Amino acid sequence: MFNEVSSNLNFPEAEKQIREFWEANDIYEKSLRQRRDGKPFVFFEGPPTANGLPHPGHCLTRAMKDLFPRYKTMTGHYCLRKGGWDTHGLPVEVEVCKELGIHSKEQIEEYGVEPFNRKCLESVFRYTQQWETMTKRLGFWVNLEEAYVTYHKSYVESVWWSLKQLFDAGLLYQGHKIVWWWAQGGTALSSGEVGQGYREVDDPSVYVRFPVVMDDCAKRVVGDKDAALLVWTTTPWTLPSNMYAAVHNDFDYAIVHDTETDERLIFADALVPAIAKKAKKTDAWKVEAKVKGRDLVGLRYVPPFDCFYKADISKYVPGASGKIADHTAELNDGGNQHVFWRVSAADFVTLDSGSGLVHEAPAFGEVDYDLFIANRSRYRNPDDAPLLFCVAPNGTFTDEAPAFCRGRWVKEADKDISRDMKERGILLHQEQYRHDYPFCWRADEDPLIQYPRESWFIRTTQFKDDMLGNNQHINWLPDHIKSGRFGKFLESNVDWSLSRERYWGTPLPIWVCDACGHQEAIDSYDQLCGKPGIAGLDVWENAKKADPEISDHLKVHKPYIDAVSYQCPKCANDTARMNRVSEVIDCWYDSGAMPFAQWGWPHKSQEMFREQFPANFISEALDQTRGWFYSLTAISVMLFGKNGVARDMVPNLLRDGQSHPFETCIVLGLLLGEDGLKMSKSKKNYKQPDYIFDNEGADAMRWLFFSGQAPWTSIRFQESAIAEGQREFLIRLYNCYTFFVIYANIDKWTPANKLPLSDAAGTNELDRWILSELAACSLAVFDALEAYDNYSAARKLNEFVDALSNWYVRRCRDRFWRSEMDADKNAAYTTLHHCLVTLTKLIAPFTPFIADTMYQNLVRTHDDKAPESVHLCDYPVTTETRADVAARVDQACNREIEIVRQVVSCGRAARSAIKVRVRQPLATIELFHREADVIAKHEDTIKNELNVKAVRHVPADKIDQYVHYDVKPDFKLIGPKYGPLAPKIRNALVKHPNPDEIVKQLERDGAYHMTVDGQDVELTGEELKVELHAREGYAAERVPGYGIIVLDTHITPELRDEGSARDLVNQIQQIRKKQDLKYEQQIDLAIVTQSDDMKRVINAHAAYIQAETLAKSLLNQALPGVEGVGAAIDDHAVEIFVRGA
RNA sequence: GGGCUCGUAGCUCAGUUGGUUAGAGCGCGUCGCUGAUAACGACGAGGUCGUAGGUUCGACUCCUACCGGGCCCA
Repeated sequence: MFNEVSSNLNFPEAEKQIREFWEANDIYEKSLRQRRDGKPFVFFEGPPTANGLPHPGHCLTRAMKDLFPRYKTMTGHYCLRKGGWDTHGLPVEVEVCKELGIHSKEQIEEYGVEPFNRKCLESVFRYTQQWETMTKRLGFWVNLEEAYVTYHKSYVESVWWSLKQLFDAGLLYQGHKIVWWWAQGGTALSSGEVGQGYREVDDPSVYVRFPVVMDDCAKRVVGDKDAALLVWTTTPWTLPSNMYAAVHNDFDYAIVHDTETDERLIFADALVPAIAKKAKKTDAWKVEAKVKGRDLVGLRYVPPFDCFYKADISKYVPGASGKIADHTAELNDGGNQHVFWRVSAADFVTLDSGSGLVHEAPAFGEVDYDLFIANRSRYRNPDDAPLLFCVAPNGTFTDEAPAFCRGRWVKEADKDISRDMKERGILLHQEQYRHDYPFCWRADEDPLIQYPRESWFIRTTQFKDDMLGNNQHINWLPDHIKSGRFGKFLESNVDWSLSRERYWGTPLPIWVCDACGHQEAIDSYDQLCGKPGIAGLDVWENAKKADPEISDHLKVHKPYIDAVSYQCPKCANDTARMNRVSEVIDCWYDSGAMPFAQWGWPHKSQEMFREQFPANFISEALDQTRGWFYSLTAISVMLFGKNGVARDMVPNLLRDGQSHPFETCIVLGLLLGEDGLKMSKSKKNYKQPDYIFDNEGADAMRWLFFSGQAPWTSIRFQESAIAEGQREFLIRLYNCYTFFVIYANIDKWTPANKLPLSDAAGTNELDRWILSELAACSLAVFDALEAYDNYSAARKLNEFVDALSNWYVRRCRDRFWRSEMDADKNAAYTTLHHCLVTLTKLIAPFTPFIADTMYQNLVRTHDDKAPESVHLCDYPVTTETRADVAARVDQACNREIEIVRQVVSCGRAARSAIKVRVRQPLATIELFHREADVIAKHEDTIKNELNVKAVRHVPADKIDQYVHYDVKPDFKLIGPKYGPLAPKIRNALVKHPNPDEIVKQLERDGAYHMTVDGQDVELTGEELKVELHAREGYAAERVPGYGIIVLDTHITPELRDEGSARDLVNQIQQIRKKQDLKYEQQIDLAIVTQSDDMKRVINAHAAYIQAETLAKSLLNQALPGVEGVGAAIDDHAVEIFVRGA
């Protein structure tokens, strides 16, 4: 006996039982153990951050990360799934700051780095519980007990090792970087963080006069009379730090004469009308002359503030003297030139807004800084051109700034700066300018500023070509990522800005001599401890003594590691100490180092790294393109690529043309909320994972992810869609399964009764067909999954379950319903059981819970030698068995049933057209079909499905009576052949008065001749598409491309009575169902009616009625004690009495 | 502002190297089937394939521009 199954499954409850079963019996561990000698299938887990709650998006990635490892395990691979956690970085610090109610770096230092980092450590795993629960409930099998953790000492030391390789190869360097700077917090923000904080604001936009220094050069360009550049900016606070004014070489610039004031202004010609309007000078301004932007380059001007202009150069250029205004430097190709306040050319100047002349304060803009670097490189000694700026890291003006600004927050000084310039008469115009400007995502009142910082860089640009080459071999899904988003990103590669001036992160392992500046990188704590004159280890030891609970992993973190110093090998005396630089590193570097750092390699685990590198498969969402996908690629290429600095440590590990560190990457679309917009907590536009787990269940959620659409399209996370997919697939499948269990139990059929499958498939057409379809489906699913195409695979499964439910089970009903147990019935059970068991294996990677629920009952109840769980089974198709399965596909059979299903479908349509219900038998259908032999073979099925007594074949020569033809050309064939003539051929064919003639000629000669546009055209049967159409007046339906069905609509009294009998049976069955009688329960039946017609029907069909309804007796008077049920059969009133016998 | 991507029925999505009648599911309406079914079947309504040009005998498909959504980068 199979365990009885409820007709409506409580999915969440069933999933809970399976989960407990897996855990109690170590099924996951067993699935790994039994494949230990299999070919490795390597999967890398992209580490999530555990200091936030998991949301549905994480369910999507985790579902996808589960599907393929499960599948690969079932196909014989050994797929280790080491979990991982990303634990470092600014988000963690921010979380802790929030908790402490502090904001800035100063406050963190006040609080103390030691307690702060210990709080970060605690915070990292705040939501671990929720993550583990979600992971388990979703059915994501992953080893969380041995997950890698980026703050662990061994992990940090692997990262250190890799950085030392890069440092020793000269690939780590220090430079200036203009960063988006959160002045209040004292930190730079990553571009991602900056992107989150853009919003539309109104900023002042000012047009300022920069008087031209009228030297000889200027006079040549603008004439003898005084002139001023009209320069534009939206950041007045950067004006005191002005160094250049930028023009575009190719733009036209106008010298405008103000006829009222006699002033002369220079700015873009195209903007004269617009600016004249703003300045109310439309009538006064006359364009006196025009010059090209390139002609203006080199002109000197007086900056709007004299704070630097009048300052002494010696402070900025050691050894130089005099005012900065007069400071000159020697050019590369000889000659001296003034260094500051010159017109310079830049491509980024536009005419969209402003004046075509842009104020340049290189300290406060990335492109402006590039311009500065370009200018600087013109001098023999670039240090002669220092960067001028008068803003401190905390965002306030320094003492170098104009007096009224000093000490004030820069943005706050905007108004006073404008006022000052207005008073001095150099401000032409000011207005509000609406644009997008970034604010700190954490403190959204704080605007960010761009600011120059010292930073450590990795020279990734040196590996750009290697990264692009490696990218060519990655199997990206969807493939446009390769040359699109990821490829484009690699092409525009800039050196990786590695360092972060923060606290909670992997410390940058570089020590610098405080005397001579000598630098060294360290690759492990032990190596550090072995350095001569080591000191400062006691800081950690004392902390540990004071609190033995403190995690040992912290000793490689700030502040303990900062305390460790040693003797400089160059200076070799006690006073010259090597101290660590203060920075930590970008946590993206941590995650990108996971292929080796997760094993602590190369300090340990040689074998594990070699076995588990590179990955066959990874998958994350699209936003990781420039995140994890890049950091993995960059680090792997720099270390292990063909020019990798640690290449010799992995000899023979990578094949030619093999991508690393991953081969296939499914890039998931973003998960959107119910309304198609980004999921947002405040909008409440999505359901929590737990809610779905509690209501629809994990399988339903997974099935939506896998079967709803290609994984890279943005998926809407709608509860209704989850429920719909569940109905359409899971419940339909479950219904087939309950049907089987119900009848197998009634018949006491068990797998022990199974026939050999070849016997089952030999006798019955339906069995042969469904087994062939099953093989075809298995094959298609296998091929799709091999190509990482879960979507096609899921659709195939859906199609098969539909065929199983709506054709096989339905057509086989009477086989199961028969009372005797014969070979045919056994074949039916054998076949259906085989289909269901195979399905549980096919769907196991997709919906692991219901698969095991069904498997346990279908298999394990009768066979304790069978694998303990469906997840320990072999997949129905593997590379080794693929050919065998393919041999089981009977294409001809599949096609035949397809034809029959089509004919039946059309027959129903014909019935529908004449509005005769299917329960009413009809005498005949007339049928013409090109595949008459197929129809003849399946005549009984067709008769049965359409409830007709006979099928009459219409001979081909009589078919004209029912149909006419439409003839059209096959454009795919005649298009290329006839070109412009093709549409004319079509018109001629369509307008032909008697298309039947075309068909006759075609049948006679095998081709049809016609003249189009004076050209002879011969069309073959292939080039013509002939379609049949039913003639008017027939209850007929066309079987597309194949034939025609005509129904005989005449209903004789005998047929009518038979129809009534069927209606009666239907009514009685409804009553049985309402009374909740067992399927095999026999009944006493009585039908009371005054109608002579009905009496006749009951008499004539009593045996049929009794047999169908399991009625032991059939009386014509009320059963005592039983409530009658009234019904109308063909307008005749009857009262039906049913009682269990 | 730049890169990538998407825009097809009321909704969610397919649409194969360009081939003339653009599909599915849900929802809606009508009819039907059912002692496994929370199902199912048939039919119907519903589309200027984002807009405008271009290439072509022929464009949902290729090209260009624009509009709109999304992501990433500024």
